[in-house]
Amino acid sequence: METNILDPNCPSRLVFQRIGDKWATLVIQVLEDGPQRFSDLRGKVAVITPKVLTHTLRSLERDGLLTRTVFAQVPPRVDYELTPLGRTLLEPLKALRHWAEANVSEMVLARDAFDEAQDAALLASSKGSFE
Amino acid sequence: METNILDPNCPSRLVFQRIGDKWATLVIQVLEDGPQRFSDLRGKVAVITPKVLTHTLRSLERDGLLTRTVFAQVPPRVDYELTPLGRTLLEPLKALRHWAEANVSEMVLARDAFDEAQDAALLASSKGSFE
DNA sequence: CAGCATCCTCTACGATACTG
DNA sequence: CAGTATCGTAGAGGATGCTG
Repeated sequence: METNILDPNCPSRLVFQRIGDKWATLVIQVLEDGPQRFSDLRGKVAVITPKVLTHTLRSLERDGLLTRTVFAQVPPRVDYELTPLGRTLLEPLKALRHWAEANVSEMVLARDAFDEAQDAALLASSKGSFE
Repeated sequence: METNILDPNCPSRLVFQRIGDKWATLVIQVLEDGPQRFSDLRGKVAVITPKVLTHTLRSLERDGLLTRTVFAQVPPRVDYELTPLGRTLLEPLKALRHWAEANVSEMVLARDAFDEAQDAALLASSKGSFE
């Protein structure tokens, strides 16, 4: 079976959609060290609101990347844990994070330079417009 | 310098934001084989509108991941090409794509199962509500 | 050819408040 | 503790048409 990421119908795009989620990748990486409670996650993934955390967790559960375990006790306790499938995502994610840590500074520099050039061009094109 | 992806101020998050872009990763991967013209990209990355393609390209250029070269001729010709920095992103991206190709089917299966269970639960909770 | 302008929709994300 | 409910916003993405 041919999987072509360029085909709009290719399910592989689902993965990039999930990775694209601002919070999903962070949650996954926090869960690397083992099961975590809702409040643990909420504390470690700064700064996420409970609504968004819930939504993120549900999506990841739906995709089979983590499990949700409810303990019948008071006060309630819910554990979230990566599934084997979820754990396999850790590797490529880590590669991405390492790239990020190594290269963001260069990216930010490029960004600043670009914006500056942009401003200069804008200023030049409007020179004399104030007087 | 400490880079912590969990810190909301950590610039590393910028990378995940860029990766998260629905189109950016696709464009980068298409550019692996060398410079491409606007219309080339438009044709290969199905199905992207010119507006969105332009926006994506600009963002990537701003971040120093690709260069934009205008040829002064008629009809106009503009080439987009990955920078060395952009090319280094290819590796982690490929890792992600391979993960996707290998595991999406399992993800989709999990998703279907989850949705089915959800439906069943919903149906059960509303049993008798119609009569 | 390589785009820009305009209008529109949809949803991710956030702030705040409340509950079993 | 682990959420849900409600309201609100910004921006991503799309459809269509026009231009140097």
